[in-house]
Amino acid sequence: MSQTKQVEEKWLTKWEDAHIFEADPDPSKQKIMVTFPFPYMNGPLHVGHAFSASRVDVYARFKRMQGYNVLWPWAWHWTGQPLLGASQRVAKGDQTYIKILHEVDGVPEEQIQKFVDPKIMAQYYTSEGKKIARRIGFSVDWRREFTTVYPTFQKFIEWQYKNLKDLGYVTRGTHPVVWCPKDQSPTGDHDRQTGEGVTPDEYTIIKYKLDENTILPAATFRPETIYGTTNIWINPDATYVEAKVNNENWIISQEAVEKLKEQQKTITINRTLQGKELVGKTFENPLTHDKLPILPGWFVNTKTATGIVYSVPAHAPFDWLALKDLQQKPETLQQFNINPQMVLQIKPISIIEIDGYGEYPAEEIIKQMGIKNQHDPKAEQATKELYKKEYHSGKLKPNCESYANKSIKEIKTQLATNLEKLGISDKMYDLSEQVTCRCTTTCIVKILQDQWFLNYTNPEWKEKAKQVIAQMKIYPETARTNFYTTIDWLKEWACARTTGFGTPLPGGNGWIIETLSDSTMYMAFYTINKHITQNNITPEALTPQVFDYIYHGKGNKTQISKTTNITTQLLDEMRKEFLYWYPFDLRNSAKELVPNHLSFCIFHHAALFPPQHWPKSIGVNGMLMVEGQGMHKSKGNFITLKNAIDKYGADATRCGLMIGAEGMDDPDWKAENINEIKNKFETLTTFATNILTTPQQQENTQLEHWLQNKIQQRIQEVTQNLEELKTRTALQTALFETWNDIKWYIQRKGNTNTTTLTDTIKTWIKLLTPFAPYMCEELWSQTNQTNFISTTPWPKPDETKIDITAEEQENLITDILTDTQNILKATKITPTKIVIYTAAQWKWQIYLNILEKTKTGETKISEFMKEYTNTPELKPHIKNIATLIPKIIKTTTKLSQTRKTNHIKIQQTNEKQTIQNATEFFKERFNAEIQVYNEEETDRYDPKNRAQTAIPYQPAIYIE
RNA sequence: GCAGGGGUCGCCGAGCAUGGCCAAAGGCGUAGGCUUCAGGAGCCUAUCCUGCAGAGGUUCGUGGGUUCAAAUCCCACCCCCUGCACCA
Repeated sequence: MSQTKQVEEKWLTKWEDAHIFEADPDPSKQKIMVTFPFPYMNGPLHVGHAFSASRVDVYARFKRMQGYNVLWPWAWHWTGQPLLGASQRVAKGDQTYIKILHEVDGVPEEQIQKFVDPKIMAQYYTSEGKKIARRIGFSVDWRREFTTVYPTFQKFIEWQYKNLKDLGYVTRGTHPVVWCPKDQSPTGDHDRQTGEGVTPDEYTIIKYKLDENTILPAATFRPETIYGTTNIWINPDATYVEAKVNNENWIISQEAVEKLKEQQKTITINRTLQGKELVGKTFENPLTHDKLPILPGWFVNTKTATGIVYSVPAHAPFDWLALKDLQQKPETLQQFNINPQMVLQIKPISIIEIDGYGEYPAEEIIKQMGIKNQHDPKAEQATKELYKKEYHSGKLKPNCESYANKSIKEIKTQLATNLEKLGISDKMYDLSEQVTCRCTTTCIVKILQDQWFLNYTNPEWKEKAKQVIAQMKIYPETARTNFYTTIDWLKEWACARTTGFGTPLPGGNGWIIETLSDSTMYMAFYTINKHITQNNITPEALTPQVFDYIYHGKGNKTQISKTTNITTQLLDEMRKEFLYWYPFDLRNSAKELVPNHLSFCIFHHAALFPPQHWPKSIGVNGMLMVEGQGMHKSKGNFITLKNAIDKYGADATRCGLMIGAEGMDDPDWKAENINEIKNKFETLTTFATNILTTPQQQENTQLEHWLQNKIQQRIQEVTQNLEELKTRTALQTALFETWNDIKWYIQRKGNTNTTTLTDTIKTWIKLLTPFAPYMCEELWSQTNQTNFISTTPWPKPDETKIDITAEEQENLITDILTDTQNILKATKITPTKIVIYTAAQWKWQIYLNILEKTKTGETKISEFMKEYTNTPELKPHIKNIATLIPKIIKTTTKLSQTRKTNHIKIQQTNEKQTIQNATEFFKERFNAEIQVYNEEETDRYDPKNRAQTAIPYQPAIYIE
């Protein structure tokens, strides 16, 4: 076993034996409850889960060290269809799938066979998942664990839905879905062979009249164009049927029959006919009562909608092209006994006005784009473009009667409704592209009846949900708008299905609450599930009254106790536990859950809980990429969390993920980088161990002050970033920046170990504990501490250790270092002797004076000169001062505001002393003799007379 | 189409809200040196261009603009990513 693994196992056992992550209410401590959306158990935990969950764990561990009573519960999602589907694939002997289970998920052969039972499959992944969640070091209170098929949990969901129903938020209605006629079930994206992302399009059907009794239902997306109708197109070579459709006589394409049957239409076919039978006849526009001709259109696709198309040549490029085409082919028309003269006389009817176009926009766009005929692929593009323009900026013309002068955008829906009221239109759904089910059947649209919905359209509910968001913290803040737009955009959500695991909808006649709808409030269940399991409370005992009492404080506990056999004491304890933990303080997940799960969570809390129990904050993060690509089992880049931990260890896996990204950016998992972190941790362990186990000396020089000062800054930075869930910045600072500070100190100090260094290392590993808990425990144990670092107080910045003088003195050293290197680079000389000259006493007076004045904006050189000429002690230097002033002004403008302030605060320091203290360091660095003089020393070595160029914080340098 | 997020010096990625501390943090990679039996790892140094004195020049998707001053502000354009519903 690797050493990393040994260390992990050791500390995991110790933590669990000491129960340090089990949290019970403690009124003396402030609480923090953090949560992570429970993972779906149709597969193993992967590094994507680990990314989101690690952020939660880092925050939990950080807050725990800060002294909060932290609860971090976990559960497993079993509800829904995919688990069943997966199990069925095994049952069918799907070898591709079985191979994936074996090779990617790492499921043993004999185990896979048992997966024909979906429960066994889910149970397997759940127990494996738990092992891994423990190994990665998540500081979870496992006493609250459950799966969504626990009967006790289902009682909670029943209570939730009973309440939602009482509030009127659960409604029934119809809903169009993509449907597989063979499977007799909705075909979601995951079940499709082709047509991913295709959704039902709603067409308006205009009921043109062939005669008194017969209707030609023509489908359109643009019902307003009914006013511009000039003719109907029928494909002469296609097969149509005459059928009784809901008591009306319709002529539709043969293909339309099956579709309409699934859309609340009863259809009896009377006869079949060829399209050409209709061509040449006339029909009536039901709105304008115009009598118009039916013309042959071979472009009409009978697979789309009703197979009947009406023509609006003024605004539809295809119609224009087809009409012009026919007008030039009298012989074709004669074949259908149509008078060519009549067709020539058809005038497009212009009904829409748009800027930049005249009478016939269709004609104009055709000419602009140089489209030759209806078979030109650009015609499609022209259509789209014109539709878009007319929709967004088009206005209806006076010939559109009461809709005249109205913009299409604002009138469209109303116009469609009005037509329907007049009985001259209907609705139909169809798919814009071919959708094929996994079973190879072509899908259609079905209108599901008696669907159960969560009515997110309800304006009061929306308003309340917005209030929940308004009082929440969102990390990162930029995600807040996403939530608001989601709330506005959500409409009725079909919340039940007929198959899969889950909780039956109360009074739902066999409908089961679907997976996204049963996982909105369960964080409240965590607070009491501990008591339910510990006291073996049966599902039967968990009546709505029990939950009412616990969550709403409603009802009489003595009464409830009598009917349920739950003691009043236990009822109170559960109520107390809920009140202590709730609301949750943080819920963190990937951004893809914003438009659904996270927003649902907000809606449901808004509905069922009072403001004091509304969520405190939500964190959102990016989607994990693997080597630059989305992670997919089929792509072969799927990384299970188990594999990652086995290979890199828990700490490196956690930190590799955390260093990847924060905010909404997508982190990229690169094996090379994770390995690098693993190596870094090995080095860090040796590095820190060496220091921690070496005897120290008490020293108190400028360098110690500098290091102490620096570490205070780092504590401050890491703390602040963690507060805002900026895990990447926090880890970067804690790991690399702090390490660099320590390395610099050691470089400057040489081989002496000091108490300051040791103390700094201790602080350092505390800062790293939320990220790499195992490594830090191990290092902590080497400091002869008997407690866990995981429960050690988080460091706080110590004001008394902030030392700007030490910082500026060290800045002086680094400035000299870079300047010298710069000179060496430019001159390409190998130094034998480096001489450093610090500025004269009188220069300080001027330097500080100028700094003070430039701060307020005064930079007139003449003013300065005047002032200094009148200062007796400066007068002797006045010649030099003239050249010095512009130089100082120039250097100070380059200084940061903080450093300027610091320089003023510090006033003068003994630069010569500071540099002399670093002589050894410079000597070693440049392998040259180092001399330091003050400009005012007369016996200085200064062959080139450089010393006079020295100014405070910028000593002169001479190199031989 | 609708909505949201982005394009920074080889790569990843800070910075952009509050314009000047920015040739632009940090990590990776690369090069040189040290250490090591060797491999790996580690440590140190360098890493836009130019420069015989601590300097100058050209960069932050493209093109304009505002300003003494723009990676940062404004306008236009190009490109990339994610979600869009019955599904976790």
